[in-house]
Amino acid sequence: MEDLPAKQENLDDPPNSRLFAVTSRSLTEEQLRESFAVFGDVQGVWVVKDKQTKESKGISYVKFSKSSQACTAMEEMHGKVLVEGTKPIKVFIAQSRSSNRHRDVEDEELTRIFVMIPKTFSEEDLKDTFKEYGDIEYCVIIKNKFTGESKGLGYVRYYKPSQAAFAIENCDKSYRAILAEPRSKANVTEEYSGGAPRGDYSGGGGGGGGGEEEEEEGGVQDSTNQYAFPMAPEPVNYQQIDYRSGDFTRCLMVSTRAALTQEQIFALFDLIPGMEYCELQRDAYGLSKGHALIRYSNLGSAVYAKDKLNGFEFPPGNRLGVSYVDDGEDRSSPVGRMAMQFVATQMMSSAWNGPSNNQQGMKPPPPSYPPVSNMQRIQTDVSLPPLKKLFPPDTKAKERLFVVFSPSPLPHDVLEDVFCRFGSLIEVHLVPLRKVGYMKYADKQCADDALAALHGRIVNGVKLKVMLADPPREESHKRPRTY
DNA sequence: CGACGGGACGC
DNA sequence: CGACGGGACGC
Repeated sequence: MEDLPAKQENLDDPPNSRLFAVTSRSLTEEQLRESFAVFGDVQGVWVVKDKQTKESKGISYVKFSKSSQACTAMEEMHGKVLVEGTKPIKVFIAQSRSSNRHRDVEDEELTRIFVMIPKTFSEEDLKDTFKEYGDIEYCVIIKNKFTGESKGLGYVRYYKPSQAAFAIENCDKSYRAILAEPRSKANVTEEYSGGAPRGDYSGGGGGGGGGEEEEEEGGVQDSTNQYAFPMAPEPVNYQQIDYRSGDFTRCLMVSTRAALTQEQIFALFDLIPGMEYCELQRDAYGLSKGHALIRYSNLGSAVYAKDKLNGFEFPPGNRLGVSYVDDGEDRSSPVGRMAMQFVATQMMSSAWNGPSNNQQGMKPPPPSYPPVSNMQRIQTDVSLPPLKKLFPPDTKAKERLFVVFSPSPLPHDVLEDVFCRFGSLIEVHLVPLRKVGYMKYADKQCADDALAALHGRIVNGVKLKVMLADPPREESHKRPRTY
């Protein structure tokens, strides 16, 4: 594209982050950029021109850094008249460059996600988990037809592509959310054959199968594009900042299906101190498009506002979706990092055990205490330390314990309750249909403590053998390891 | 004794 | 109708 510096840019990365626009031939790259920049980080704009005459062919491409930005821009800009007297523009997600299809990419292909979920999840649980990213048309869990038991896989259909993109980008990585393939039975997956790098539909933006978005050589040094800088991937072995993979910013976007007024949205977000900008997005007729942009003077307010208002019902029955919007700030500075760390630490307390949207109260975040709910659930001959918080699921494990249960395995939640108490527990993994499990710890000493305290002990009538786990089997070549 | 990171929908 | 250019990392 016109302002992309010399770097590898043949693939659409992340997938579905590039727009294809049909416009008046008079529309310039500058006009396009100006119109689309409000929706996110525009990495490039390119108006296709005739080789000889150099005249525009009325076709353009706009590359965003995120699929959600591209989708939002598409939803907002499709059908708009950018210059008085010219035809309304058409905007679609661009076909991947490797694709030969000439059909438009339809919303149908962009609004349904495919996720991996605990087998215990009901469709209600699924909906509750993913409603924070947008209005859900329906949720389905894939079940065994005979036994009715969940296969641990589900589909979530949103109304808008941007909502699906937000879900993929921001939901917990453990859900492995990707765009669902359309329902057609002929599943032509020739993209996986050979060594084809990254098919456009194989991953979804950053959340799915692709692993972390680590910085790539070349992309970071580009001083003409300050937005291209992802959060510095520091090796943090505790309390990972970015537990939901979205960057924190001072800017928020709220989406609503019900028509809200500027005043209503202002009043709502003004409940959190520090709001310095609030604007409802309107169409050419001054009608609300169901989106508003809000900016706070500081990161903490924005994070808190997102935490509290995302999924908030206003008016009752209408759930608001609140997401971060890239504000182009340099978050690589030490100060910025510290601010985020601080804020993230405060958020952790509400983030651990389930959704954090408590509908009551706009008070500042309370200090974090471990959950104290189920006191008498554990019967054991061990004197257990108090509960401690889990570490984020994507924390690097420094030690794993291998646990054998006799005569039968303990439930997942009981194990979490017991094994978290020595600190730094990342996750409990029970091997299906077996009487063994793994406990991932971020800190070796914590794991050793747990081993020492629990080996040979009896919990709820189940005897535990606890030992250090053998190193994991070699990863498949499907997915590069993040660490 | 007891070993593990995976993915698809009855229209 | 409306689908893909220009330029070339360099330690």
